[in-house]
Amino acid sequence: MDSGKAKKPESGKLSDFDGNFSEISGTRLTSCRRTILNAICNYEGHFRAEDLAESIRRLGRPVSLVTVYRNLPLLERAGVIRRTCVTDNVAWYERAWKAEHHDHLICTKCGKVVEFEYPAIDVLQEAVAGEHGFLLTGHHLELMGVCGQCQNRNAEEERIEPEKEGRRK
Amino acid sequence: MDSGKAKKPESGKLSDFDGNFSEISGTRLTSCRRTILNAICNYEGHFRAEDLAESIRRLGRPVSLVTVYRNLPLLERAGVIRRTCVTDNVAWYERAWKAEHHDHLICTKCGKVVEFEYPAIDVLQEAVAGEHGFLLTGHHLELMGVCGQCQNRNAEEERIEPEKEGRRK
DNA sequence: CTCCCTGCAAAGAATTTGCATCTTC
DNA sequence: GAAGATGCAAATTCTTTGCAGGGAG
Repeated sequence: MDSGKAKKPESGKLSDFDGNFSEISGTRLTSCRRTILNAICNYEGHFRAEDLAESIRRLGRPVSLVTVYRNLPLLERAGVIRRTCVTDNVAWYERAWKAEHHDHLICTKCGKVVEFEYPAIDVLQEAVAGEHGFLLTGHHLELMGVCGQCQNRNAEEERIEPEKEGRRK
Repeated sequence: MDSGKAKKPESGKLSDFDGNFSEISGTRLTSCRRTILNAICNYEGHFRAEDLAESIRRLGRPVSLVTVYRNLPLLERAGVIRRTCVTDNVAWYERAWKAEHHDHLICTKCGKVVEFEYPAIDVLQEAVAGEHGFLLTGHHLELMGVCGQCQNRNAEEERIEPEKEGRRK
């Protein structure tokens, strides 16, 4: 009733989620859904509807892309997957129960990406969600900045060519 | 609405950004672009290409939606707007130089979006960036969860009768 | 005068919906 | 047996592209 199932498995085992599935009001546990669920459990990383359909195709029991599309929202509501936010125009998802969750620190100059974990931030996020009456189920955090190397390189350039640049593309 | 005279780059004044615009390699400052820029300066909150076109229409100097679409990426590269990430399939933008920066709390059930500010999180982000030698220039944070209403509604529905709920889009 | 910009129409890509048929409970 | 689920095709929605005329530098 309230949040979720007491069981919060960290593995990708299908059996852990059959239950959830049937808890979605009025839905039936069809073979298509088992297949989809199975594919999700085996999928590492983010995926789009089509990626999932493709991986299902490889499993040998093809499910229509339309059916995948129809089930993704259901699975999201069931807490099986979560929609992740990639600045793009496609719906990306990922398993909702991945054990580790790291965030990204991205250098806007050279594109370097550093992964990090910072429990304290997670705690505050819970706090914010709570303040607004939300039950937090996930988050997406990206920090943009300039890495050490690029800061140095930049400083050198400015010494050579002072004041000439306001900002560039 | 506000004719405040604070000449800070944090305000929505067009003049602050003309320069930037012309710095995009090879672009010209046409009247269409001025109009678009102007509309962006007056736009509070996030907008999609069409919202902007609509607001421009209201300004009286309509610009084709196609042109808006063609200019948004340019403006993003110029640092005038930034693409915000709302878990949806449309491209949302917001002015990049808004003084206040709020983050989003998104209900995965009904799609409701709540904006919030939480300075403490910002501080921690600075800390994380610092630990990795980064100079923080921006961030993007979205919290996904279930809002109070949906938590209640969900509980009720599961108890009584499953019915379709309003989802946006 | 040369490119770049714009608008229109049309193309694309991602996702949703109508409908007849097949399944699960 | 009935409420759901599925697949196909068609419809939508958002965004991009081709092309010819118009404008900025």
